[in-house]
Amino acid sequence: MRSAPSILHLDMDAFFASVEQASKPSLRGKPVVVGGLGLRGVVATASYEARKFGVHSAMAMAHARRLAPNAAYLIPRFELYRQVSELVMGLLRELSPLVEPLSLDEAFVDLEAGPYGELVRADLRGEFARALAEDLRADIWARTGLTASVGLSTTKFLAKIASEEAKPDGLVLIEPGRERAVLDELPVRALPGVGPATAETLRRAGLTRVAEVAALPQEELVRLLGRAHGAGVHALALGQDERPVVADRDAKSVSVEDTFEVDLPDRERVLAELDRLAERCVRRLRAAGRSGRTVVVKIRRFDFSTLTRSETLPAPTDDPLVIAAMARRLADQVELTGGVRLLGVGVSGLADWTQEDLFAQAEREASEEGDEPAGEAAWAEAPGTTAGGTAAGGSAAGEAAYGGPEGPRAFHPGGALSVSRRWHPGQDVEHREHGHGWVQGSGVGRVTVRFETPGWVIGRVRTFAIDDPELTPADPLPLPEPGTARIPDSSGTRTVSPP
DNA sequence: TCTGGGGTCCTAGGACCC
DNA sequence: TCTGGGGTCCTAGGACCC
Repeated sequence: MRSAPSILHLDMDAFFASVEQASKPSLRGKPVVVGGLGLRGVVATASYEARKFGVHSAMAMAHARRLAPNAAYLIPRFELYRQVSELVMGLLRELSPLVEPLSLDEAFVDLEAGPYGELVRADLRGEFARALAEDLRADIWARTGLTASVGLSTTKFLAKIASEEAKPDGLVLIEPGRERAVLDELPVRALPGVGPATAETLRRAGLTRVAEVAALPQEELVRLLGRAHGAGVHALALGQDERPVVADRDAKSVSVEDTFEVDLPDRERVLAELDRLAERCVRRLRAAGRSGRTVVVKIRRFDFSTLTRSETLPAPTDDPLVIAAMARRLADQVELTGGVRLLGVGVSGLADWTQEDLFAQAEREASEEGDEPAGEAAWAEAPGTTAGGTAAGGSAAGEAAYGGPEGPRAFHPGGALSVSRRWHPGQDVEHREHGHGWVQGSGVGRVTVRFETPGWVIGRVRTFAIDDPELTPADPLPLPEPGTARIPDSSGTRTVSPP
């Protein structure tokens, strides 16, 4: 274990909800819930104001609405979250090249690998690291208007515990030597890898605190939880965590899935949706410049029973026709009576090339050597083809209903969309006369828009006919830089220059 | 209250090979 | 003669994380 608290864990506070509040001034200080707005939606993030009502992540949206009927309910705008995330990750990379993002709003940083490495390593009490972290939080605020919580310690696990402790808008440093004392107080659920099932197993064995787990011999935990899990949990309970911070982890799989507003009633619908999903999956696969050997189909039935079927090819593919055909074949082995709630298509066993690359390469080799292009493999077909007409049509309809490739999905049982536009709460719009705004709500042929832009000026509300030609969907506006004014309760801004 | 979407890692059994 | 042991790959499922 390292001797200085040089691992930093950053966690943005209520990230999606905070971004919405920063870009929709009328929502500042008010309960905001971001997530799927359909019948089967769940909460992605609740603002701290909404959490006071008991709303939290992963809760059914219907439940949240009962708890906090007056909150603002918004669809997620992942494109914007990704932009803000990139900006924040960029600030982290100024501290060290070793930045390991865990999600859009969370990352580990190894400060010893950065320009301040020597200073941080020599600073056993972590005063220098603390100053770096406070500057970081000030920078994030200055560049985005968002608050972040930071944990500092000697291991990943403890840095994460520290940032949890720091929330919201704080900084906690667990000093070397204090690790065990902090850990012993915690419930077992605080250990990464201990979820509901493991916690229940431990509880039945009479273990509810980390200290109790740490006091057990390792063999006992292995007996309870299995080899890898038992050994891992035991080590973490003792504060032993040698996991390095790893930047640029390669993705191991790519998948897409949809839960339908109404269960798919028959095989025809299921197969048509699989074509769409396969196409979306391939788009993502190709965007990442990858291909894969194993195709996985996921099916959740009406009763929530979930199963997967997979098949592995002799060589990787990124051909939508091949992947869609495999998905259909795999789904055909499954009993679907009663309806299908969710479908997913995924690809794993990823390789680092795309069909285009390979094709181009084969062509090049052929022209150089005067050979025939290689054509023996299943994937060596002409690229650029798409799945059949049904699939293309289904996809277009799906995205229109969506308001974007990542938005919540509105399923229309008949397959036909209403002629009028569908407006989603939170969505960006542009009006010819009133400028940029966002949809507050819509219904009975009307749509209500608040015309305001990121910042602090609360805008006015206007209502239009749902198909008003002056009103069009728009792209999100970037968050403004509030300037260098510091968070009110901060310990003060310090300037730190590289040695 | 009725349960999203995108991932990761582990286990266990069977096939297959040496 | 009913008898091996290990390694790797594939498939299915489950727990967990954000």
